[in-house]
Amino acid sequence: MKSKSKRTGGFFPRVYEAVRLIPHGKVTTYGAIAAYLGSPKSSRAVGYALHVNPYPVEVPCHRVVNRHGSLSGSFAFGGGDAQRALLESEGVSVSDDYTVNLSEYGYFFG
DNA sequence: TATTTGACGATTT
DNA sequence: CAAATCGCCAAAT
Repeated sequence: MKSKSKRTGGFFPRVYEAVRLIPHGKVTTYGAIAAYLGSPKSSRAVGYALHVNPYPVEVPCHRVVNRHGSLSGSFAFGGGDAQRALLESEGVSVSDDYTVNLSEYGYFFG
């Protein structure tokens, strides 16, 4: 044990883990994940983590949207259209503008 | 070690 | 309301 006060755990794995905690039919925001990890300002890093998302099957990035509940436009699974289909498939109503109602489907880890 | 990039957030113009 | 700008963070090169 190297009792080093430095968390070498890694930021990305935590993001993937948090995203996996999102239940079906719900969505969360980058900022919520960042805050859950302990850094509410690392929302960019969270988005970057999902951008490089090496395991799209284990990390349902389609359940992660920006603070307005709107889709990011990009998607590691196929495209924005695919995301809307996936969310609706889980019971999430997506607007024509690729936006979801966070007041209805927003999940904030608690 | 420094530079670049990026699926964000909030504020200002 | 839309576009532009600043600020913040982490990883890759």
